[in-house]
Amino acid sequence: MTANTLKRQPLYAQVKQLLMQRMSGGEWQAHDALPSEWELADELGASQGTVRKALSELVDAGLLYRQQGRGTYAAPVPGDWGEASLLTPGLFFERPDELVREFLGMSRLNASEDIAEALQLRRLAPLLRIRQLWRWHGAPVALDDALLPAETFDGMDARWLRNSAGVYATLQQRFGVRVKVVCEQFRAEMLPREEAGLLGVTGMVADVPALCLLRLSADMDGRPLEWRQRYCLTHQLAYTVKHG
Amino acid sequence: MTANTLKRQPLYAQVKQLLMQRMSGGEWQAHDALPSEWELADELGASQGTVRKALSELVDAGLLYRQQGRGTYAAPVPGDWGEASLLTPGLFFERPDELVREFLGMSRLNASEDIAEALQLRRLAPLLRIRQLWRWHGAPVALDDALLPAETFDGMDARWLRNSAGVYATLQQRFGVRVKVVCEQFRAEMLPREEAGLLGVTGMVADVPALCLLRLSADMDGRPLEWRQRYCLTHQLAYTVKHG
DNA sequence: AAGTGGTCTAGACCACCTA
DNA sequence: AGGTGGTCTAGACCACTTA
Repeated sequence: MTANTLKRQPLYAQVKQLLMQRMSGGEWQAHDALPSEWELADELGASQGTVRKALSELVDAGLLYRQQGRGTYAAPVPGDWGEASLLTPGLFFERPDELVREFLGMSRLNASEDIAEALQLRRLAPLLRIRQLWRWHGAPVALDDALLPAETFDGMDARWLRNSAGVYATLQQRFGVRVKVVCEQFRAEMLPREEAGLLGVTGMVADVPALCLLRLSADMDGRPLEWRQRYCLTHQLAYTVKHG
Repeated sequence: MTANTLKRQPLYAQVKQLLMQRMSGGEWQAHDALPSEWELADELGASQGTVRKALSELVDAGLLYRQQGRGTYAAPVPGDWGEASLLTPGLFFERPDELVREFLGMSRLNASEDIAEALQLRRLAPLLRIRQLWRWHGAPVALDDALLPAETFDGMDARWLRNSAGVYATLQQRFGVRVKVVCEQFRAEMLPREEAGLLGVTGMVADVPALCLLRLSADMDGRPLEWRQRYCLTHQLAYTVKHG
């Protein structure tokens, strides 16, 4: 508590910031133990209670988890589905089947007006578009476009994306950026032609309703980072979201 | 801290429970000020910090809100849409137009197997079905069925529902029960005939995709209380959920 | 037995609001 | 000036895990 208090910002918030920086720097990998609350308190010149408050907020944010009597650990990076999964309609407590991810490609485009505004970019700002397909027991069930500000993620390599657990995992590993979902929109739409092709809906069947998801994500400080658009086929599996 | 500690349950949790009971009893209406942290601490024989922790959890749960320098207040009951609203697709930061609620009726039925399991009831347990229609600028946009355990809400009166802000508001006012959403499922479906009629989708148009929402809600202790099924027309407005 | 997270206290000060 | 929420500390004890 001695010196560098910039004031205007409570001590626990400074501790939290500092820990987030050290985590971004890769100091602790998933499931690594952090120093104990007392060690951190010593090291940072704060009391155990203050360190504890900072850690608690990081636990709430999903960056850490605790085990009584054991320690505090770095949480694994969430996947591209976050708190959502595909489940049998009506059964909320089923264990979700793991979806298989397929990286389809990365391309560049310019932001539309809506997207530029949502991501707080200028009109026509360059974006990276990352396209992924999700399969369930081999059958395509969802198609993803993640749109990221190209300048923020300059140097993004398609090979990183091909061999990873998803977009969020890559952002964390390669850029030290942890992302959280800000808000989501849902609509029911007839599946557009291009998406129908990629999802393997072809032939005479023609008109299939699809769940259309729009998601806005931000970094831990609230700066918008990602606009995602996802088409889900929900005639077999329902898009399920668990709440706090 | 003197006497009635049942142990096995930390003091702040007991304080929280006690405050929840007093709120259910109607001791404070929406926007009423609670006693100050110090008064509560005195009254309950705990320290200010302990009371503060209990209050903080209730704030997180949405039952209270705080204003620095002023006090702690009872939060208004959330509406049937919770953190969700209908917005123009792609615009996340729009202010939502208020939806107009229309109570369509209350009936009784027996639980299907799925619903009985989700609500932790026996098979064929009696349920109340409360049907509501939501209009936007006069046009129907959503249709709701709320299914409640009939035995828990014995004495429910349709007149209460007609003149209220919704199902959750009625449960709070008449039964002292505060509800929170546990999880939600989304699907895209072709609008079934009966629902199409109630939503005013008629004539030759025929095949309209609808967003189908399934929601499981519980009381503050986690006991399941409500199964809700909602059909939304999303060709104009998207179902928008804001996160933590 | 030692180490860790989890709870609780008493007292102090600060920042903000109302009067 | 007085009241309220918001932060911080030092010290204590408990419950759980590991060795």
